[in-house]
Amino acid sequence: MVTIKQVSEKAGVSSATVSRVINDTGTVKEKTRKLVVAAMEELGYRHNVVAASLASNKTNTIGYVVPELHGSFFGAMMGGTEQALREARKHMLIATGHSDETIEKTQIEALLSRRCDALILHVEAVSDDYLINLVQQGVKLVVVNRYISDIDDNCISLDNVKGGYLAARHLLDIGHTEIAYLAGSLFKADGINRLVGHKQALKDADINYDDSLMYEGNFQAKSGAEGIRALVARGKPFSAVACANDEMASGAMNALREMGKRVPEDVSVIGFDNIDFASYLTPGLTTIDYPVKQIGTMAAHWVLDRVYGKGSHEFTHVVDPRLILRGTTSSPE
Amino acid sequence: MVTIKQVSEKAGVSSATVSRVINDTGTVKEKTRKLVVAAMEELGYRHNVVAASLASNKTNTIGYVVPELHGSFFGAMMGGTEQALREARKHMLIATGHSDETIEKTQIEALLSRRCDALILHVEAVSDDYLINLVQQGVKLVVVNRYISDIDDNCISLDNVKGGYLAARHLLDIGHTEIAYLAGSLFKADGINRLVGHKQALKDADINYDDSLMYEGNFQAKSGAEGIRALVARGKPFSAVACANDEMASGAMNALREMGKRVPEDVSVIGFDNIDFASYLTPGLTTIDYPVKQIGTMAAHWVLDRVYGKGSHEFTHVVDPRLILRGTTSSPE
DNA sequence: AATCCAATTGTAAGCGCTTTCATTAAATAT
DNA sequence: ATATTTAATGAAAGCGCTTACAATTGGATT
Repeated sequence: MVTIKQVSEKAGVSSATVSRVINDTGTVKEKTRKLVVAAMEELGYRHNVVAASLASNKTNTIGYVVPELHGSFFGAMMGGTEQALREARKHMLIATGHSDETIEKTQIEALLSRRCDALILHVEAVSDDYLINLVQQGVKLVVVNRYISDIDDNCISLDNVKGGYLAARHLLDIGHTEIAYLAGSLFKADGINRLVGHKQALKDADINYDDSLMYEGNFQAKSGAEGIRALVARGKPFSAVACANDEMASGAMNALREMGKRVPEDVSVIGFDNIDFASYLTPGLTTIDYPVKQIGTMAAHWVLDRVYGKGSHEFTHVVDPRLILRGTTSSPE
Repeated sequence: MVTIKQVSEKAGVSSATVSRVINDTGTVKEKTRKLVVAAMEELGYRHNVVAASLASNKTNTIGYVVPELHGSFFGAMMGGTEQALREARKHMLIATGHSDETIEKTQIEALLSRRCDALILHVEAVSDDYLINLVQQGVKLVVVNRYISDIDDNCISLDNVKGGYLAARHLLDIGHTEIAYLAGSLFKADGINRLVGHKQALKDADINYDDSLMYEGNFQAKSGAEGIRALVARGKPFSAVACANDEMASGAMNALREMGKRVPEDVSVIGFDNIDFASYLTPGLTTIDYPVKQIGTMAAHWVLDRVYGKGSHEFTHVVDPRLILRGTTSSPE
């Protein structure tokens, strides 16, 4: 491996000067710069970022922890981050936490050991206090899809309550009054908040929230289908069903059809997240857009601003969901 | 930041010994080990992997280049890799190439500068020669979803020809003879090979391949719908359509329905890839399973074996696709 | 021509670890 | 008890870079 030293000798300058032209820091005469560049090319020099990181105490690396890599959600988020970071020549070290406290902590610790300049965390099992503590220790981190008031400046999240509200509100607006709800896992903040918004919308419309029209699933398509069957079995009529996410909505649509009910003529369905496939369903799924990519971008901007002090990027802590109208909702007959 | 030196002083040993207990190398008496561990905990020591990497000339980091982060494909692949690597305590540095030659090269170069021990590359724009050259320079890398005969040991790919064959074969088996094909981009190897397999199956069944029943799309859902419309406009009848991937199949299904044709009663549809959503469609999409995750796992195994010499993992260079029967195909009426 | 200042460049001290080699302690053999 | 191995440790030389700080250079100033 050719080193900076060899380049400096070939170019007849000191290694400090070579370092200067590599990093474009300090002042170096154009003539010497060219000399150095030529020497680097001739020798096939490749900068050793590890050594540079050790010396400068900066890695230009952002650690990223997400629950899983599969599925389209986290890819979209990381994609937003990557795009913004790439322009700033930062790189991402990615790890998965599997929604397990021990694993999440291990991964965070590993990323810190690798001296990441900052962390972007989508963690679910670790406690608020643990994260607050990290911040207090001086760890630069941004928590996505989670709100912790003590470190609110470090958080970027979606307003899930508003999303739930928007969905129910749409159903109400087009005339539904008997609205079922297929909830996600209610031990997860997202699951709870979306339902909270739903209830609020009903309340604002003076419609009584009926627990027997609610079914708790787990965000998977299958639980959406099961939910519909359970709801129907309970015997309470409903003309529309709001779902905690698109997967569940998809499962619900299938179950409804199996029972001979048409969507949206007999039952309107609305999802949440607006995953890629929502538009591929027939009819296209009406849903609430979760701007995942935007959240990923925001996280990158936070890091660029706060950690690297690179100008002021567009930035917001709470991202707004919005209604995407497609074909699975219509006024009740 | 507390260093190994401080720990060694607190524990009353040399820094070499501390390094030994951290890395579990060499021999160290149980008693001193405990002493060191205690000192580390008391001081809140955090290993500096950057310094360790520089000294040992090993980063325990694998560089990963994929075209994009969004979508469910690469996430699934990286997920397979990550799972296998995590157990071996290796980490992944992820970069995107955007199917652009310059970007791909820049990213590879950046990962090499960061001294990744190995690279896993899903690159599309860079030439075979470029990759061959890297391997000859001694760069440890595995190319996924691409086959280059000169460095075949470094490649892991799916047998796309066989996949295309399997799909057409299924359609033939259940009695179809007028089979349309919605191709992906034909400047991509995957697009070509899947079509090649398709043609071969027809040939083996003594059925003439008719170019007017083929439409070249671009792997997107929209182009699937457009393809159906174009095919129908051409006036040649067909009772089944094989698609280059599930997205296109989904688009095709929607277009067929819009034209009043039922799937599979009027037209059978088969996809390719078996993305998550294939099973959510109604009816479930019959398709060819692309074992992406498995490919990701294989890539990890290659690295673990060849680069870190960690035992012998299960390993294969060409992964086999297989037919997934669901509801979009049936015998012609 | 002497002086001063800013622009360039060089010197050298780390950054925090790993690892070879030498040394010492402990264990086993004679 | 002494010689011989073997296990456990320490000393110290890097790994390849960055970055104060010092030194030099080359005008510009007076």
